[in-house]
Amino acid sequence: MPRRSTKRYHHGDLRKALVEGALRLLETRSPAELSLRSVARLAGVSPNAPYRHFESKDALLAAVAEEGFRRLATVTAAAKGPPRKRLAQMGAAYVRFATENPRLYGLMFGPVLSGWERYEGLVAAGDASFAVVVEAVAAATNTDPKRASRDAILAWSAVHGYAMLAIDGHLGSCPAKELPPPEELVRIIDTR
Amino acid sequence: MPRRSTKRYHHGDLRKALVEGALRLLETRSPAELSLRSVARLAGVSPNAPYRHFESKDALLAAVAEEGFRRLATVTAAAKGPPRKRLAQMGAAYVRFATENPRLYGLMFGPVLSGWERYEGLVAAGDASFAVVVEAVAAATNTDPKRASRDAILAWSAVHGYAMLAIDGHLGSCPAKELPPPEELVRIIDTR
DNA sequence: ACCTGAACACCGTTCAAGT
DNA sequence: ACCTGAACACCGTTCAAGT
Repeated sequence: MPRRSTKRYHHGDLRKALVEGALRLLETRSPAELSLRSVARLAGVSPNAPYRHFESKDALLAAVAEEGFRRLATVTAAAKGPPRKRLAQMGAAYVRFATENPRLYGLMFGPVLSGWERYEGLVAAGDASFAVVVEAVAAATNTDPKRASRDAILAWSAVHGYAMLAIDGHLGSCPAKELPPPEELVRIIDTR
Repeated sequence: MPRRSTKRYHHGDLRKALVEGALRLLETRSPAELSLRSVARLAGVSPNAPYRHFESKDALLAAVAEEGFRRLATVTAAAKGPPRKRLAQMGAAYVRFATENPRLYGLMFGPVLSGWERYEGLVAAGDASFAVVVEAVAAATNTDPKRASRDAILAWSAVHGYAMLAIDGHLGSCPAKELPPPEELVRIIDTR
């Protein structure tokens, strides 16, 4: 019969606890401050216990970023309305996700995780979140797939750039009233 | 009469040597790999010699990023032609700078340098580089200054986002032929 | 199978001391 | 005024050992 004490030698689901702990730390601490040891401490395990579940710190960060892409895809896919309006709403939802989770978003796209190509789960989650944008752009412009893909890159660039500038505080000096609303970002695919 | 030996106790212009050394290291090493100690080693001084010239590692990185913004402003300001074409050229030159100096660009905008607002030289250089864009947008659209400023943010977002996606390799899976040329980014301010 | 403890090479930073 | 040397607390990672 298993001991029910709160401090057991075996954690139970340490992998999940580490990812969730890292996500919690990212709510208040910058990626640079997020050390593998601090995540282990938060989970109540020794400094190298994570190595039973992740081959390196980067592998843990990849799992965290992957969860970030899943959340982002959920948020953007939830945009409703007729195609043109839905796209604008999606852009706004995207920017909102980024500004509400600035450090997570920075981890997902920033130079913190350099070798992200090596983590296939992360690549798949990133592709899936991009697919949501491509689909919405295609629906809003009803053009051929190739053109839709190019337009999606333009739209994604605009939204991503706006989000990054906002997160890094480069838009902070402007009074909010003079900022273009994120919905305007889709103007990039308006002319044809 | 000063000793002409190559290894003198006093460096001469260590500050400049550190900034240039860091820029050199950024040509091949990621910002995460760029340690203060490695910059000191490259300059041939002890690990803490930099502290006579910079109060912290962040202060050195700020000086490096500042030089990056000066170079970026030089590159974008060099765009020629009639206003509309000049703006498109400027966008392309901007993206070229970012992709040719990916790690420097990442340092300038990424989350590596968290407290950049505290370095006024850096803020001034960043503002100056943005002013180039605002001026070009205003000339291309000849509208009121407030509108031009908002449009400049849109254009900057698109170009910045495209550059970031390209640097991080998120555009790498697309065949180059299907990528939108950077000149198209200015379409974001085309409709009115 | 999963975790701990001690150790290694590194890092940013500080302080006393050298020239 | 500018730099060195030794030290501190931290980090990612490894290896042997514990349960």
